[in-house]
Amino acid sequence: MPELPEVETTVRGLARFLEGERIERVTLNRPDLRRPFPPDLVQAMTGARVIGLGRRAKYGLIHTDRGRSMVFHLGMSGRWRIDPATPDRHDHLVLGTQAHNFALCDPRRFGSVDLAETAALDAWPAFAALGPEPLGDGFSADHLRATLKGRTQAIKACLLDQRIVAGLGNIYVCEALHRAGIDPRRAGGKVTRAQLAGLVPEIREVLLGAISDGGSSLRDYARPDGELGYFSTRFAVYDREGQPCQRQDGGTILRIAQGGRSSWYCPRCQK
DNA sequence: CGTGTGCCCTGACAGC
DNA sequence: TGCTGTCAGGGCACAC
Repeated sequence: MPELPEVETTVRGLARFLEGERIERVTLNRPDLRRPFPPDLVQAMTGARVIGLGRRAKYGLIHTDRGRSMVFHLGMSGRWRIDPATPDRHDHLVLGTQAHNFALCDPRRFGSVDLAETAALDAWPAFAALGPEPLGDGFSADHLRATLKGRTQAIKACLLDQRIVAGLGNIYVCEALHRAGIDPRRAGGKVTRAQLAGLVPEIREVLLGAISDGGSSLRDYARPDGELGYFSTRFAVYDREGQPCQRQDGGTILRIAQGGRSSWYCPRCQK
């Protein structure tokens, strides 16, 4: 499930236990996820102290006192398990501090783990072309207007493009377009100025609401076998095909395919 | 350049 | 109770 709010919640949950701690053990249970683990991953992380955690788009960052950061991506099915009571066959990497174990579990293995120089993270290949953070200052209606200008691609696909805005995935794009009353099929360049002005705060609010939901579930992570990365949020359109839209005068939620992925929307609210 | 397609992988679920 | 097909929250390589 991991989109920006889930990664943010995961990072906050990890920070609670990892910040300031020394990594004493690094265990790899297979050589790769989406791509091979860095050849020096174990050496680079063993004995390093975690001086902070962060997030960029859907990537989590574990900063060490060696000037390097471990960059993880949860893909479609990744999550961190804290002090798992029983091992899972998909616990592919385990970090150990004096007090805890942190298992990166990812059945589909669409995730990744990399090492990067902390001071040069902005120039790290996967980050160099990323658009602004949707919760940051660089994200605005003006930015969207400039980057969407002339684009014929559907707004749904544009918002999934991490070069335009970094961190949105299928769920929150569907939810934000519904809240902003924009038809997901509308060409990016044809979304009106007024619609873009409404879209920006809707994106922010739907993300902040989900982070808040995740934060309240963080309480549970204090218990053994806590799992980071998944929490329940109620969605207005996502995975609700055939159900009534809850807005006043709303219609029946439709599901269509766009670029090989599903989009859910209300044909009466979204124009 | 912008745009569209297919694939990586396992698991859950529906229908027979 | 199996089987089979479909779909899943992401990102990237590739073709045009």
